[in-house]
Amino acid sequence: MAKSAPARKSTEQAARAGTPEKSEFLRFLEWKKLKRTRQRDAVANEIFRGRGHFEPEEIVQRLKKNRTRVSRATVYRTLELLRECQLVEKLDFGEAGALYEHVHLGEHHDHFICTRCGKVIEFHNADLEALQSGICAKYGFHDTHHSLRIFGECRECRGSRNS
Amino acid sequence: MAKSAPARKSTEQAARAGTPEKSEFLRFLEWKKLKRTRQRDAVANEIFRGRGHFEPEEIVQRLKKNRTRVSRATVYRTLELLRECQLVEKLDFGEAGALYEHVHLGEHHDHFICTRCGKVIEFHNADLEALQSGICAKYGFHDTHHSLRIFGECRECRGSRNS
DNA sequence: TGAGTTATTGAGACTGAGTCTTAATATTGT
DNA sequence: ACAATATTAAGACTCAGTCTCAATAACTCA
Repeated sequence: MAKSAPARKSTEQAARAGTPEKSEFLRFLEWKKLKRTRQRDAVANEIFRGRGHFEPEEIVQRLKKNRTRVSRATVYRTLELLRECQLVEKLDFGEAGALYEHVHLGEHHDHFICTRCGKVIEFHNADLEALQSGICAKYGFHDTHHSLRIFGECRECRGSRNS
Repeated sequence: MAKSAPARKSTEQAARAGTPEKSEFLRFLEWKKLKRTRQRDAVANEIFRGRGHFEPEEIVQRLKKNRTRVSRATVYRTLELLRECQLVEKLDFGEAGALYEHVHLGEHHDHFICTRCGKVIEFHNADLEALQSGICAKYGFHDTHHSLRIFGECRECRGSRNS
């Protein structure tokens, strides 16, 4: 039949994974006893390359341009895995539809969403995080992650308000 | 026993509207020069009767049981109006799909969402609100509304963790 | 290494929430 | 009540996302 594929060593994989996020993902696959496939690699690379928010369909298209064919179903399946290991987060900015975002390791931020121009601004505030932790403790709730979205008008839109 | 109230048509509508939310809605319709219809009334009543979260389809079904036929399209259209006048809010609790919730006038709260049992717990914290306002001010952002969702495990699920 | 075992994939059928279209109907101002 | 106009019902339609299942690729271990 066909020729045999080259052999690989699992420990070596994470070492030459590129970004820390990527090796985190590989560790996750190993831990879950899931296979490292061409497609999962491609999707993860594509996502970790970008920095902003993205839609699943966008990833499908970007991969297609790169001559890397990965089916839509697989993109969604991989996205789900990335979500499981917290490397990707699903957001929901109202009208804009469902977006995902690449979570940089150890960072967390919240969002302002301008309802006039659609801009999404990230911010982080330690006091806020601390206060939230306190509230969780008070309610006996064990916080794994959270999402704060503040909707309104950004500085620019407020300034030039004349429509 | 005679009533002393004079009969002013439009004002009267709001007066016997039932809930304050309902009369708020009627005022909104009047203000927008929209017609008060059997269907809009039915949808609003159905929503203001309940107190928790609901899905659009649920409203369609509840109305059908009440022998009040309102088409799905109309339910969505009315929901949109209720959203415009801030009487209803669209939420997004991850896996659970899009939900709406009846906003009680003047109240605001955030949500814990238990990722184990799916329970949604409401909470309110004034310090949190104040801190958020401060952050908005700092960024020159004009906050119209916001949404904080904290995901994790509720007290009960933490206690009986055995699955 | 290579055969066997099992997970993964691709393609497209399918689902379900939500939107749109249009003729028919209800509401409003006069 | 009438005319003008907004609203509605029904179902076709859209689109994101899921599911199915036969084909394929990755890992295991002899």
